[in-house]
Amino acid sequence: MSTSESDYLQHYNIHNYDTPLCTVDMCIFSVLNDSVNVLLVKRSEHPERGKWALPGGFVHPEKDQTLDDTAYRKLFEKTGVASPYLEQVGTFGNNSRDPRGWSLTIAYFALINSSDITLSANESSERAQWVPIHELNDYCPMAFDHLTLFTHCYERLKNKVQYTSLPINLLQEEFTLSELQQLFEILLNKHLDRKAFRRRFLDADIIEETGNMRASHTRPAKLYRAKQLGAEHYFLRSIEGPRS
Amino acid sequence: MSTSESDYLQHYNIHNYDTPLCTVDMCIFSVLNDSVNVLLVKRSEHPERGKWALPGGFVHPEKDQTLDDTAYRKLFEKTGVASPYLEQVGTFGNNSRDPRGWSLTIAYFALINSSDITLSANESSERAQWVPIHELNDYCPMAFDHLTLFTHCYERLKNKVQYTSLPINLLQEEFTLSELQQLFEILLNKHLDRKAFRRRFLDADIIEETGNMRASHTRPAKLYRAKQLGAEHYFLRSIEGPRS
DNA sequence: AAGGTGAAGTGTCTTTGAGCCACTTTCTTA
DNA sequence: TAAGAAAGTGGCTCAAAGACACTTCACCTT
Repeated sequence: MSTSESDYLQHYNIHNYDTPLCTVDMCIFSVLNDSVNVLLVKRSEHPERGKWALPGGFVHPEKDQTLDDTAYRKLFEKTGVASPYLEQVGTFGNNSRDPRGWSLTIAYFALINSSDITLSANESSERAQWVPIHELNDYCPMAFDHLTLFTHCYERLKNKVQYTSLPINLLQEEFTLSELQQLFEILLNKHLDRKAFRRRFLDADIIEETGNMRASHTRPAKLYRAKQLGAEHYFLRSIEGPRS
Repeated sequence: MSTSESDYLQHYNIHNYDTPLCTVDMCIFSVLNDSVNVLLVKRSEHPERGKWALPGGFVHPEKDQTLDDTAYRKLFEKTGVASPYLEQVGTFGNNSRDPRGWSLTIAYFALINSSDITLSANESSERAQWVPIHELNDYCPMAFDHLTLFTHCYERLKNKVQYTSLPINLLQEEFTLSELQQLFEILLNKHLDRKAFRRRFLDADIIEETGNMRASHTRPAKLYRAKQLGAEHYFLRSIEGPRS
């Protein structure tokens, strides 16, 4: 016996089926005094109360039209930042990561520059805190499998540093080439040659001079901006780093 | 008033919350007579009955321990293939892609070589069929947003061709360098130089001679195999293609 | 049996973009 | 006004890509 599609839909009830928990977790990176930081919150509710976690929460079918909406909502609730670089890293689902049952989380990473952040502990009352990634050990064990999520996001970031211009989004709109190079050196954890680094970015035609200069106690440096905000350029060759 | 975590869990019931539908969809690629094919099924059930779709289905909390289990299960049900190259591409969720409600799907792509496939129309009675990429138009409109899922998967595949050895997994265990080059040319849709291509793969030390030869009506070609099955090598430089 | 055909496989030059490193420039501060 | 130090440049080497002609090898034709 065959029914029509509208008939079928009328009798469909999602609550008749066993279905996973769906959450979104955010790995929000920023650079603060020469090191890469990630935003963590201390959980104020069960489960895993008291442990540090990546900010995140349930996909909310009424609030969010799309999955990216969920991610942007979470990001905004925690940082007040409206439009950063946001990228989906992967989805992690199994029956053991959450004591409430079969659970699935979509991990995103965001890059924001520290200048436009206002950490809001207001919205959800959880305490948010920037943690330099080399101090992450002090915040373990983390809630759920959030250390794994973090690791995947951080690996993705480090990989992309090798062959894209992505980290530009971690700096403020105006930046010097030396600042950009320092950032890459922090992310790659290796020293880069100044000439090669400048050539790479200038030849790629993805940044332009703003006309302004950054003053300092030595020679002032030209300021640049990305030609396209939020864009990422794929270089044909990876950064290799020192040969010796 | 504070409760313990076990108290909290005892009273937790997922069916009290509004939650998305969770599915996994597979973009299964293979090479058949010199073109890239993707496996489609004709839907035999509501919704979208009669339309072509990527094989997939609900995440099944009882059957599957992990999300990857779901993907492998679906792949095996459709193709009988046990361990191919499998990669998660992305998760797509919104309130409009499925008429049953807020729905979320995790898209995977798989690369399998056509030799060890036995298309099973048995398990789930849907008809499965290989469709050459360039004929995909004839199978549109596809069910749900599956054309979008396909496009993302295919783009990912084409991108990876530029800087990884991934497509090796689309060929049979033994292959000639010319066959591999042909495959790359199909995927990139450009002509590649023979010498440069051979150098790239031989210098990378990721394939080895099997000792056998592929006979033909001209000079026989050496057969190679991947040193590590299912591995993908990241080259430092991308394939550029013709200069002129 | 001998020469033609055509894909497999090689030799070697050019080009591109990376690393290296010394040199020059331009500002502040002593 | 000289010293110091970071910004910025010139010009080399090196690795790996593209170009392209040349050689090799088996089959096929006559």
